[in-house]
Amino acid sequence: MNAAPPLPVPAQPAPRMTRQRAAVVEALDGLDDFRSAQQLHEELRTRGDSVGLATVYRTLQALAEAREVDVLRNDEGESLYRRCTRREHHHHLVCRVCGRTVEIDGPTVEAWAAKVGAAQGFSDIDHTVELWGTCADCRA
Amino acid sequence: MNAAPPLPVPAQPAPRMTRQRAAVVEALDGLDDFRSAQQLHEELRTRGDSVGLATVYRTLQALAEAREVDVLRNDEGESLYRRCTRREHHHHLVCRVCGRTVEIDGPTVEAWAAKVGAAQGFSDIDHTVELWGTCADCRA
DNA sequence: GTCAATTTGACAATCATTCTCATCGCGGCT
DNA sequence: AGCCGCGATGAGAATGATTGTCAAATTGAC
Ligand SMILES: [Zn+2]
Ligand SMILES: [Zn+2]
Ligand SMILES: [Zn+2]
Ligand SMILES: [Zn+2]
Repeated sequence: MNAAPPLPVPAQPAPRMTRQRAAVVEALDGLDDFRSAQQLHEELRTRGDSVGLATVYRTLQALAEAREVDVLRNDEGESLYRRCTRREHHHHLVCRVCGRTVEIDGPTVEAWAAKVGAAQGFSDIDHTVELWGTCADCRA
Repeated sequence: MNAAPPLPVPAQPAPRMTRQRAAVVEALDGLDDFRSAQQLHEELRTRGDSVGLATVYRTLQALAEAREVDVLRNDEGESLYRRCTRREHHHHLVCRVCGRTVEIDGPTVEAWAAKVGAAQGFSDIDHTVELWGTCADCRA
């Protein structure tokens, strides 16, 4: 049996390493909760690693597509990004007050979602699951 | 034991009944899947019950706050509205192709969400759960 | 180094949603 | 039925996040 053909699924050409991309990734690594593109842009400017706003948006999109960062939408519809610890599929529990984020593993929901979807005759089931709450430190 | 005090939680003054509000509700009743404010506005114009776009937005917001309609965000961030059958808390399974929607009851997730949140020391746990898939009629 | 292909960034353009404010009409009262 | 106060309406302007444009700057392979 020969080796598998070269690269059946190269998908994207692998992005170039630029100062800007490195700065965005570094900033994300330094933060611990979800941030918007605008906030990241500001953060970078403060650090002195200034990057154009459009570039911040493009970089975050690329990182998201490459599954390097997670994305979620706040209640105002803005996209928030975060570099998570685990790269596998997971969910989040976010403090609606301070933004503190906990990565959640949900074998229970995973199974539930697949089961319910199948029961209705749907295929390629995908799901959106996010948890919001007030963390211990933010109690009144 | 006396009757409970008059109205401890009147909240909102109850909106006035206007031709516009009635038209929006009627249109929603006639539809079966989630629609955006813009789509509703167009639908109304087609029906001849033309209503100003701003009014459509305001009415949908009010209906949503009154829990008369359900809201969810599509992947582009637009708000979609739907008049659901059950008024109690529930979730949805939406066909990503044709929009066909099924109301889902999820005692399993409800419990899971509360449990996970508490385990992390969070309180007032709230959750976002939506399922997406391809319905039987939309298979290739 | 050289050079083609990418990437960047200042700025314009989109586009859903919200705001403004003069006008309209619902509904409680007589 | 007529009166009236105030919420509701709508045309258009304003907002604000995100995307598009395109010339100039960089990257990475040879
Ligand atoms: Zn907190
Ligand atoms: Zn999951
Ligand atoms: Zn379908
Ligand atoms: Zn639920």
